[in-house]
This record gives sequence, structure tokens and C-alpha cells, in this order.
Amino acid sequence: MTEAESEIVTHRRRKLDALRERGEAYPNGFRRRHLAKDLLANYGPASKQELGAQAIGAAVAGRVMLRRVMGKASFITLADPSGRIQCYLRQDDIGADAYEDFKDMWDIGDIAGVVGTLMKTNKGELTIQASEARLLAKALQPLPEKYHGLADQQLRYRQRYLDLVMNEQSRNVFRTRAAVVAALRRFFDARDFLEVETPMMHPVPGGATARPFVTRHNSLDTDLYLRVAPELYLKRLVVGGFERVYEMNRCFRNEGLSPRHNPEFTTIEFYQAFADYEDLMVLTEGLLRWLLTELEMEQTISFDGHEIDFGQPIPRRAMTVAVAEAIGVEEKDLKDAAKLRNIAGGLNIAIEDSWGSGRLLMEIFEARVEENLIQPTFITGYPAEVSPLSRRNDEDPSITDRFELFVAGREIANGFSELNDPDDQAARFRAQAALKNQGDLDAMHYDQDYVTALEYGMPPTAGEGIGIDRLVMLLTNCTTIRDVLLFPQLRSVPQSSPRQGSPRQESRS
RNA sequence: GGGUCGUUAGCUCAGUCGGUAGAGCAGCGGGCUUUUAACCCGUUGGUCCUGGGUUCGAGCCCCAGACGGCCCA
Repeated sequence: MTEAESEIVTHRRRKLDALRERGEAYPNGFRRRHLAKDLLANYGPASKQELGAQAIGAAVAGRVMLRRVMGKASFITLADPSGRIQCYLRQDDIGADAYEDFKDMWDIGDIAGVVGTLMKTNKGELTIQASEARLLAKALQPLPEKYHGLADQQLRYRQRYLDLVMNEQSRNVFRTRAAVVAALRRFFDARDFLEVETPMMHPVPGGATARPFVTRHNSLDTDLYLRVAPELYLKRLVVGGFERVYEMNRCFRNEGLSPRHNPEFTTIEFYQAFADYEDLMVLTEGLLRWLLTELEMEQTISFDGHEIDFGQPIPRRAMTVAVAEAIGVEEKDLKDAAKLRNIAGGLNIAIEDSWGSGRLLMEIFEARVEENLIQPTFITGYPAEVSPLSRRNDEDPSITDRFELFVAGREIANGFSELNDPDDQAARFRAQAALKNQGDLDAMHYDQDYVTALEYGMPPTAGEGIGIDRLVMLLTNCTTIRDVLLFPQLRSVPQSSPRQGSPRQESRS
């Protein structure tokens, strides 16, 4: 803690001490009767004369954001969850003692309640002329600069509450996020999908090719893995007869941090029996359009300098077609492992000897095509080699009935007709296990319990996962995932927080 | 893991050629009864991220480290 800060805090502590002595430190009796937004909506259009004649009462509460003291009268700007409202405090209205109190004891950042009547200032701003003003919670720490807000990215993430207090844009991102989550629930609930919760701690990690976090269950004396995906559990439920299920919650992957990756992130996965991957592409396209409508957004959105149009039918392109076009080779050469190896080498893509043609094609796709898929595009025909849970295509068993949706160079969704042949699934797991034995840390484990579930019979099914964080990024024009996560993962600062000594937290669980 | 850029007052930011550290806001004192990023006068406040090094002298140059941004693996 620096001397300068402790000086500000010391001043504020003195005021708090005085409030404590008077027994007025943290009262909890004030009741808000109005939100700023409602007052502005209902009375903002009224004229100064109309309001002056009516004497409409109001009681608001919020954080003091701005303060303008002019001798024996002052204006303060209160922020509540709905917006901001100005209050006018006059010595003649609230009394000399209360007014002195306001001047001596209140600071920007304090939580206060104001009761009074509505008025319009000479400049036409709706204002509450106070008859009573109460300090409800003293802020000991000063707020960031009132005009620029909190700009330091690190502080914005580490002390998100300050970011939320100061930056309207940041608040709006998380409101949009909540609206997206709520809308998705409405969408699937309306289509008779059952929302379920499956384990986050898995005895065998599965459902995606990714490194898991490991944790320890003491009394079971066993390792458990934080889930990398809920997929295998959701399909067990389809076996059980819940033919339409969805789960929207956290997944965990033990990977590096980047503008697009956080170790914990949110997905919605949904499964629908008696549907295939083409049905899901239709559903996804409709879902996105419907979502934009629900959010009262245009079908064309701005993201990272691009205008992205969801109003058009989303094109579907086979991976081989997209790759062949991007790098200027014949499509037929993309089935041949030796030729793919040459192509990858020529493109300076790092490859491994164990990879077959499917993995090679996928790597070339990721290196040369993905980032250029700006407008919404379904890529289909994913190689079976990189799709261990997907149903093989009837015409070409080397590929699967799978798609991924790309927008602005980012994977947004991944869906496929589910592999419900237990013997093929067992073979795919064996191939993954072999890769794992060769040192591929991302490869899947053999999940015998899941194979057994398939042996009881899973109806033909299609399933899909959509990355909520990435979807919200698109809809809020955020290019880093940290901006759509309230508390993104950062390296912990050991000694003390950047601003002050570490706050003592009481657990409430 | 590698490269690169950044870290200066509580916050937002300047800081020249290496010559003893600045502004605005916030704070403190004073003035002001329709201001609005209020204004006017005065004023406090610095581990220049940390630790070494070079130098008569380092916010600035060199080395190492911490944290963060971006790019690559």
C-alpha cells in the first residue's frame, strides 16, 4: 500500500469512524422505490413547468458517481443498476446539518439513498430535488478516474467489480451474455429438449480431444478429471430414452491461455434422436437468426472490422473442396497420405509420422483455411481419423457426417450424426488409445462404460456443441475471450493485489 | 516454450540527448443555491514493476526476473 493511497483511505476511514460513533455506519433501512431508467422514461419528456406543478415523489439509491458542490447547493449523480439519475441537494431543502454532513462525510463512490421530488434543471435534465439524503455505505477505496474509467486491462480483469462500476460497455457485454444464455434455454425448451446436468468430474475423460485437468478424490482414493466435454454422458441419456437433451455449462481444458482460450469455458451441447447432421445445420442456421432477432440485433453484425451476414443461407463446403481451393491443388490429391505429407511440408506445417491422411488434411485446413472463413460457413466431410465419435458417411467411410460452423475465422459450433455402432466406437477408441500411448496428450481414453451403453442401443442421433463464449464474443464485438468472462483466468499475483493488501474474504458456502 | 511490446501519483497519461519527476481527475483547504467531465484560487501526494550492473549521475542504457498485451509453437 502506498502512502498516497493510504492518505485517501485514511480520510475516508475518519469519516466512517465518525459515522460509526453516531451509529449510522451501515444502515439497512432505506428502500429504493424507483430506478433511474424508469424515472427517465416516465418523466424525462415532461416539461420543467409540468414537473414543477405536480411535485412527484421519488426515492432512489445507488453509487455516487459525480459530485458538484456549489456552496449551499450541490448536484450528485447516482448510478443504480438501470442507469444514472441526477439529484439536487440544497441546504434550504434538507437542512443545514444534513447539508454539512453531505459536504463533510460523503465521497464519490459511496452508496447513498435520496428521497425527493422530480424537477427539471434549466438545461432540461430530469433531477430529484432532495428532501432527504442518506449515506448508506461508505466507500473506503477511491474509484478510478471519472471520465476515462478503468482502462488498465489487468485491473479490469483482476478487479472486475471496478470495471463494472466504471464502464457501461463492460456491463452491457455481460447483460448480452445473460440474454444469450436465457434465449438459448428458451429455444431448446420450446423444442422439447430436456435440460440436464451431467458430471463435471469424470473417472475417464472423454468427449473431446483435449488435455484434462486432474483432481483427487480423497475418500475414493482416485483421480478424477474435470470434464473436457459432457458429450459421452449426454449420449448415455439418449440411450436411456431422453431423446432430446441439452446441457449448458462449463468445460475445462488444460491448455494455454490466449485471446480465444480460457481453461474453463462454457458450451451448450444438445442431442436429438432421429435427426442427422444436416438437420442440425438447418437448426443452427435458424437458431442464429432467431437469436439475433431475440436480442433485437440486425441480421448483419460488425465484428473485428468485418460485416458478418447471418441473413443469407449459410453455405456448406466439404473440407477437401475448401482446402483444394485455398492451396491450389487437386481435390483427389487430398486423400493420399504421401501427397498430403508433401503438401504440408511445402506449407511449413509441422507434422508427425503417425498421422494418416485425415489428420494431415485437418492440419492443413486449420493452418490455411480456417482463419479465412469470415462469413458464416459450414465445413463438412471431416475425416473419420479426427472424428472418433462421429458416424461414418455412407458413401465414403473415410469421412464422417460432421460439420463445424466457422464465423470470422473462428469455430463456433461442431455437430455430427452420432456414432451409435458400438463395435466401430470401440475400434475408434482403440485408435485413440494407441495415439495416447505414442505420446499424444490430446488423444481420447478408451471408455468401456460408454461402449457398453452403446451396446444397449442408441437410436440414430445427431448432436452439436456451440461455444457460448465465442458466440457472445461475436455478438458483442469482443476479440478476446477475457472480455466476455467475468473473471478470466490470470496468473495469480502472490504477495498482494496491485491496488492494496489482499482483501480478507469470508466463505459463505 | 520462443519472439516482441508494455509496467511512471489512487485513476488516465506525459516525460526531450542520461542531469535530481510532470499534467488532468481524485484528495486536502477556501469560494460559489440550476451544475453536469461544474467552475475559480491554493495545496498534499512518487519503491518511476523488482533485483543487479554501467556511469560522476539512470524513469531513460545493459542483464536477470515478475506481471500483462500481441504474435508464433
